[in-house]
Amino acid sequence: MYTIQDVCGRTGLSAHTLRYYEKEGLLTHVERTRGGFRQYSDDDLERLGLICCLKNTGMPLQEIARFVALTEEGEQTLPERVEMLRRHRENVIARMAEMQRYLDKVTWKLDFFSGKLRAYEEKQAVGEPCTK
Amino acid sequence: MYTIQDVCGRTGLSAHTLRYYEKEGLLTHVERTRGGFRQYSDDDLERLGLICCLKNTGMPLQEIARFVALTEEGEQTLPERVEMLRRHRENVIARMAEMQRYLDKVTWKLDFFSGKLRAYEEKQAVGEPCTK
DNA sequence: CCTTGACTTAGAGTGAACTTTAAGGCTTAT
DNA sequence: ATAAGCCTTAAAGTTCACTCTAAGTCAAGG
Repeated sequence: MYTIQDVCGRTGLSAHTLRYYEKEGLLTHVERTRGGFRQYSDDDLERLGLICCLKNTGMPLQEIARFVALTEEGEQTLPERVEMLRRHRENVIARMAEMQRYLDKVTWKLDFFSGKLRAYEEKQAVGEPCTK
Repeated sequence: MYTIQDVCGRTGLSAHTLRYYEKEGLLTHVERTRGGFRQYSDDDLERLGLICCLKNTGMPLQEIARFVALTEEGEQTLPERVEMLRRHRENVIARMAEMQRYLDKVTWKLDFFSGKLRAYEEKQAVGEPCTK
């Protein structure tokens, strides 16, 4: 069992964010002490791992909440859940390919500006030779 | 020369967004007709191309505006501009690598759920054989 | 025992990037 | 010449994903 601070340490999420995720239906049914403090289990950490994976690949929190809700409805939602993951995976792959294309353009621009910079530095060197 | 609508068609940005970008210092000094209508040049489209590249690889609009402002200050800002692009490029590469790791996890989870789904479907098939 | 500090909730505030609204001006086709 | 449908600005509203505040509860150390 882990305190909210333990989970913060392991995930890099703030306590505020963990409570927020719970309120939004992402990480549901976290156990409490009699005092009402959250007590996270290994299973909670496992679930949080998937949530972060989905979030960090750009799935909106609402959609993650939908996935979690389906999970709680039981096996009969497996087809929909698999379809969600499959579609999400395709989206991520497409976005990464797009990103790569944009990155290539940035690289090209960078090379272009680097060339201009070298030319500029040479000009400066000629204009001010051996001043030091 | 292009009207704002022409540019919308070419970039997929809305007229609202183009005006917003101008106000925020991203695409500056766009020509106007006497009536005050924007008239975009090929150079404007070129500049907009770089802006979209940077935006679509996750550079905040503020930072793009900073880059544009430096460009307008002239050659002496070349070192800073090259440094900005270089750092941005490194960030994008790092984010893409991270994304790939998360994607691998999603793929793994998807395979896991697909397995569960097949098992579930078989169970259903056995429970309800040849009902059609 | 009492203070310090971590925990609780509900709800307001933040920042990024738009997006829409309001109120009105120009251009083009008929 | 007049209506449709562009265009203008300033400013308010929206969505997302937090992030912070206020007001109060709980637990462990000195």
